[in-house]
Amino acid sequence: MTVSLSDMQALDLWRRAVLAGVRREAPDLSARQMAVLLTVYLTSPPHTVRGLAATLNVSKPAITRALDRLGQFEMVRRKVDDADHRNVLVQRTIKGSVFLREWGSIVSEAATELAS
Amino acid sequence: MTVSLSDMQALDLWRRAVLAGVRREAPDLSARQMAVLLTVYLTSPPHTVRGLAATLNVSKPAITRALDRLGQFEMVRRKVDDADHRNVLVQRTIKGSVFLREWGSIVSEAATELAS
DNA sequence: TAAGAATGATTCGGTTGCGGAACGAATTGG
DNA sequence: CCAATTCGTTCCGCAACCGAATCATTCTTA
Repeated sequence: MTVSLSDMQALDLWRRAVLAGVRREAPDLSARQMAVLLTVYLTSPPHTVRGLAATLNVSKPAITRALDRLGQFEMVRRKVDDADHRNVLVQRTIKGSVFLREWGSIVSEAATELAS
Repeated sequence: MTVSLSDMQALDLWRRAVLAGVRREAPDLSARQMAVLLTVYLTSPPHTVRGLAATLNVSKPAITRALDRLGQFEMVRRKVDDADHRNVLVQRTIKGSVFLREWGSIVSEAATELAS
C-alpha cells in the first residue's frame, strides 16, 4: 500500500509532530543530530563518521559533534573498527531505540489526527 | 480519507524529510522556530506573542527570539495591533509561504517514496 | 620500512540560542 | 489622575553550535 499525502496534509502533519516535540520535556535535538540518529537506526550498518558526513552532505567535525551529543544522551555508541582502527563504527543503543520508537508513535499519531 | 501510518513508516518518512532538509541550502530553523512558523501559517489568526508562547508551552522571550530570526529571513512580519497597542500581531509573508510550500512538497514526496 | 594517504578528533574565534529577571510602553480600573 | 495590570522586549550569563584549520593515529604502498 502506498502512502499518499497532499502538500497541505504533509505540512499539517509536520506541524503537529514538531509541536508535540517542542512541548515535551525530551532531549532537544537539532535537525542534524536527528538526521544522524535516524540514519544510524534506519539504514543498514556499518556507519562511519566519513560515511555519515557524505550522506548528510556535511563536514566531518559536524558529525563528530553530533555523535558527541547523541553519545551524552546514550542514544548511540562509538566503537573502533577491529579491521581498520582508523574507522569509528556508530552503534545503536537501547535508549536510542526507545527514543525513536516514541518519536515514531508521535508522528504516526499526528498522521491519524489529520483532517482529510 | 484517513491517513494511516505505521510507526516505522512514520519514522522513515521523518528521516527522508529531515535528510532532505539538512542537505539543502536553505535557512535552517530550529524546532521552535519551525513550530512558530507552522503555527502562524496553518492555524487561524490573530497570532500574538503571548498566544504563541502558550501554544508552544514556551516563554515569551523565546517567542520574541524566534520571531526575530524568522523576521530576518522575511518569513514573518510584526504588526502592532491597532485596537490594543500592546499587542503584536504576527503576519504571514510571501517568502514564508514559498518556504512552507516547498517544505510541504518535500514531505509529501518523502511519503510517496515510502516502502510499504 | 619509509613516505604518503586516509580517518577521525581537537582547537580556535565567532555566532546563535537559552532561561530568567528586569524593563518600558500601553491599557484598565478605582 | 494614578496605581495596578498586561504585553512584548531587552539584558545578562551561559551553553551549544558553526566552519576552517590543524593534529595524532593508522593504514597503504612503493
